Amino acid sequence: MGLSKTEFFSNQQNDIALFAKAFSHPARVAILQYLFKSNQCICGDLVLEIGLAQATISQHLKALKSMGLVQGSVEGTSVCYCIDPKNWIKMK
Amino acid sequence: MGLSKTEFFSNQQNDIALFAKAFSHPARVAILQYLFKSNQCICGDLVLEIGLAQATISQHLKALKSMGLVQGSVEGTSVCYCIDPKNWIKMK
DNA sequence: CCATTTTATCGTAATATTGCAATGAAATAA
DNA sequence: TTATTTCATTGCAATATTACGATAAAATGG
Repeated sequence: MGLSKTEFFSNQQNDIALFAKAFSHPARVAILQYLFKSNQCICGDLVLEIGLAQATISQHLKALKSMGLVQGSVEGTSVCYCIDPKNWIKMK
Repeated sequence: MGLSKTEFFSNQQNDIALFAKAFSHPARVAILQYLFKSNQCICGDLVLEIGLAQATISQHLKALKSMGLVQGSVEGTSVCYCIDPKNWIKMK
């Protein structure tokens, strides 16, 4: 079905699974590593660094943002992304 | 496409992503937690514990086995599963 | 205003994942 | 041998993910 039966599991188990999903694609791993290394960057940097299409990077950023792992702020015509610290504490 | 472009990423990034994929479904989290808690168990125990169909549990066990996270040994008509220690060391 | 730059979103195609019923395989019990 | 138990595998159906071209949106520069 492609649909996880989340009701069979505890909140903790579902949370762990969601967190792991953030890291389950190498592009998202690369984005997070780059953000940790450079502290912050704009979307276009990631497109150059990683080599996937701009739409694809934007999609991965959206996923990371919706999980609360990164945050973005508009700076003129570009968007400055950085690690969102609050959910990283929850993760250990 | 549904296909990760692994050639764009380092081996480390791809390895992290593969590892995270093991934990990216609550059923696999539950299986691993149960195995850590009980040290070992047979497949039927997991079916009762988790509540998904036997075919589904067997499928998740196969995935965990192919990643080297669990191992199974035939004991009569049942199969005894336990954590495979060797790949857990690599994970930190 | 118009062009440019930068990012987000939409639409679509290809592939992967999840789940289960049905069935197969292998050992044991009768 | 035949029936039973236990698990794996097969064959689907439904949904999710990944990727990208095209285009929209929003700010800036001229």
